Amino acid sequence: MGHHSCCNQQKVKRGLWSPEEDEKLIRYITTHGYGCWSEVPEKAGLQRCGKSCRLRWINYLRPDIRRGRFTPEEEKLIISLHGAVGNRWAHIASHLPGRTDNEIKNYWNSWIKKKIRKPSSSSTIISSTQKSDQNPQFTFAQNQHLDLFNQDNFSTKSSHVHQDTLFPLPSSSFMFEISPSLEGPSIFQENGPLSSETWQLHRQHDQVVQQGEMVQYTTSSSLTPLIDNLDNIMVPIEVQNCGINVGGGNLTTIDCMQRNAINEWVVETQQCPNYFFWDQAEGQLGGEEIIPAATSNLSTMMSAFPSSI
DNA sequence: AAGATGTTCAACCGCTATCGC
DNA sequence: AGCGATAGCGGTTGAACATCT
Repeated sequence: MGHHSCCNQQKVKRGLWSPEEDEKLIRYITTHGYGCWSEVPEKAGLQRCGKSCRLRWINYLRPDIRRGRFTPEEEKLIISLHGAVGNRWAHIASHLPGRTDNEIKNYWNSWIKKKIRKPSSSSTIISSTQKSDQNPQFTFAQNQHLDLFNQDNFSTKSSHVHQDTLFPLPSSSFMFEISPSLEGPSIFQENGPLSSETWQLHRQHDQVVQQGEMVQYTTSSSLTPLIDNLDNIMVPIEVQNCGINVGGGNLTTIDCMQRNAINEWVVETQQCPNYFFWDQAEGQLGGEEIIPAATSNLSTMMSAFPSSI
């Protein structure tokens, strides 16, 4: 006893993999594939449990694995996605070809620790234009956000909204990655991918945001994206730092991203809608008027959401 | 020089979701 | 429907390595 249930063979090796073990696993998988991981160790001649083999293959040995430091683009994408979905590492990894959830998780955790230990000199939002790119992570997040991340505001497992889904702090920023590798703004990725050939994000006055361009939206005070299980997303955004003032600089208007009839993403300025959320059934960003018809989860969000903008 | 402390990251653990019967 | 097996996920651990004192 004391061993994991999958490791109940007589001799099960644990710990780091030796090059010989790696070779055995690679040779077996490349010639036979893996139908059932529990059968792999015996057939490959390894004194490991199937679970360990699976992990070793997925996180280290598979041929399409990508190694080395994260690029600034990857870092930005991780930050953006983490802002959208929280600690859902596998989901985040699915947007970074060749990267594993484990690697991203490790990166994120060590990054958080590092930043927490170094108190920032500023407690306010730093605009993307004020900060150099030599420290890519700082183009988005400040210590405030790290606190937020640490509090795990976006629940990683629940399928419903918690009260603590809300950001408790007065301001936050939020970034949309407009990446060629994505089929649309990443936050909306889960809600029905767009045709990768046709999507475009338009700013007001039909100014097209190029693929690969990073657009940072900073939410106004108390306004933060709220996400439950990715079926519903509330995105009150005020556009700042993107070079174009679409929001009018006050809180009587708010910008939201919407998909138009021809599957383009459009930033629209609207008058004082209190809430937006992604209505999966309708396939569009909804306003406050349809929230009452939504789930009780959304009601939870709404009740906790600032009542005035 | 060497022990203490910090960092990284591969691997493990426990849990849930899914599958197949 | 129920149940055991398996896959997959995210939190955590701890060995190896790096840096500090």
